[in-house]
Amino acid sequence: MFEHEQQTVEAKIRQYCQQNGLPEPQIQWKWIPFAGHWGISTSFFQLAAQEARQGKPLKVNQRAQELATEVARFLGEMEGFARIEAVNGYLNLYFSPERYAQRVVDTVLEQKRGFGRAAPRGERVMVEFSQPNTHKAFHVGHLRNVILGAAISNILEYAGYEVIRANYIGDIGLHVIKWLWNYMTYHAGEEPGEDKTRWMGDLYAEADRRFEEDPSVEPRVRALFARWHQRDPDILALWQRTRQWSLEGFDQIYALLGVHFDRVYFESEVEEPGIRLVEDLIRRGIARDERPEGPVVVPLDELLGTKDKYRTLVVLRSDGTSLYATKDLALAILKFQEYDLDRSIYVIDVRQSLYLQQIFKTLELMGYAWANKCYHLAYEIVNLPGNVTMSSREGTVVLLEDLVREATRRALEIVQVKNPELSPEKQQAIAHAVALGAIKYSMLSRDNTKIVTFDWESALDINGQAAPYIQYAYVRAGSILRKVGFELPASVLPVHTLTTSEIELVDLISRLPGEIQRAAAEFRPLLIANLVYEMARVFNDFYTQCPVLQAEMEVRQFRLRLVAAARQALEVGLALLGINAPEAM
RNA sequence: GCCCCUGUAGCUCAAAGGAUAGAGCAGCGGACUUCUAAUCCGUUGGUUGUGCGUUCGAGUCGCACCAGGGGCACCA
Repeated sequence: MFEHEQQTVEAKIRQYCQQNGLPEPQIQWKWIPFAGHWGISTSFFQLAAQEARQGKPLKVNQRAQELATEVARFLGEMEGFARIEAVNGYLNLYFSPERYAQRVVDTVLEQKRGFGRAAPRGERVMVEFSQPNTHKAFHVGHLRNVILGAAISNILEYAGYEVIRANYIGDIGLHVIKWLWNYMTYHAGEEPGEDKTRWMGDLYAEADRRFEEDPSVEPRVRALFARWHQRDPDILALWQRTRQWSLEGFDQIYALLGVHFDRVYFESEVEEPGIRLVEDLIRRGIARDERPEGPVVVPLDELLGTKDKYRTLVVLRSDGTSLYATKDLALAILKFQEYDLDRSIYVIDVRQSLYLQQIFKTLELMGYAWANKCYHLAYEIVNLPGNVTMSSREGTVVLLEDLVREATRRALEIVQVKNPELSPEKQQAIAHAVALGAIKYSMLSRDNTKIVTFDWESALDINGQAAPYIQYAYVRAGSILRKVGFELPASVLPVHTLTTSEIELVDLISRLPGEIQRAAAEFRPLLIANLVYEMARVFNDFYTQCPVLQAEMEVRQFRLRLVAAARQALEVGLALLGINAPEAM
């Protein structure tokens, strides 16, 4: 937001260096790190060190301070900066806060929801996430993926990319056949109730239990699998009907979470192409056919001359049936055919890192130049206390529905106390926004590489650094504006001396566009989660310290606009994380 | 055995190679006649796992070690 100012100063620093026979400086700007001070800062240690390396006898720290002092003198008075100082080798340029506060506030209010959105880059990126299995449950372990994928998609979109949100649904495989066998044998004719996914999941758990406990079940399931492969019309029809129940259940979940997809792929649609592709791999000598004794493999280390790095990828079972890899290879190609992507992102947990590297490497060996555009966005899994992995087989799962219901129930209790005058529908809507916000924020406010340990207490904790805190700041801003009917005065240059919290607030708001870029480049929603929390914290500080409606006219004019800008920035930041901002709490 | 991730306050986590390592929770003590107290203010708490190195400067980069987790041929 201050690129112009930076460039102006940068040009003058370069000019100074040239005139004084100094090396070309590498200038990096940072925000002045002192609370309540707003401006940009750079240091001269690098330049001093460069001089030292050229053989000049000098102490780097001392020289850096000398340079900073001289540059500060060279810059003299500069338009837009209240103060320029040289401290400890740093050059600090303090903004004239009033002038820039007006600019930031005006920009936000002008751009509204578009604040922070960069110009289109002309690059298309696909984000594949969620990847649920039909005929199975949807638990909290799956939730992190959806929340992360959705947030990354939003952030990339705001950063200027054209984003295609893709889902890849596991609708075939042994787990489905197990389910069908169990259904045909014990539940024929039954239909799911309201909560379709739970019902499907319960039946899967039952099927799996029978499969594990009774050895006579496996051959029967295998026989059914064979019928499926032979395209037995009865089995296909049942598969399609039951699959549809799962898909409708997923739609319920995605609606609950507020996510959507632009393209939904199915394993079943890439199985045939995948098997044909393997034949091609064998013909081209990329894959080795060890059937019938062994499977079809791509010996990556052998082909690439590496050792213990890419290992061996199995691409087809010895019985000729497909594996995940069979389908993933075909899917990758289909994605690029359909969309001519500039980037293809796979949001999948970290345990599949090697596997995905194998897929990407195989695509490269096949000669696809775009193979290096595939990127595995790895994240750590959600565990239960005691490092217990969530597994529907083990029964160690927390179902999404249960989490959301309990979180909503607790939020509703508070809403009913806080806002008894609101209609039950509105109370419910607020509770829903708060509950989902809390769940989402807790997963997005830690780095992708960190394991999330799920426990009910902290998952439902809505105090402290959590979404409700941020939502509450948004609500407070709204309740001030409501008093003036959301009518804002025209742009004003503040005439009063801005308080620390006002300056900090404007400062933080102005950082949003830059943080969106960084979050997109690093695939880290955490950066947005942190910034939006900071904004809320400083807003609450401002709220308690700075009267708005009671302030004298000029102050009030500016503060009203600042409140509106803060509210808008909070809304954008929360929206990037997939979190709704309620009007009341 | 090889590879990847993690290690920061009692707990959960932050921290563009940069200035005094910050938040929340928990603990203790305060503030509602006010624009909503789901808030705010104060306070306690650190050898950033260990060692060596690179650098003007290391929680951050490199190497070695320690501890925990994960992955490595027909699961997904």
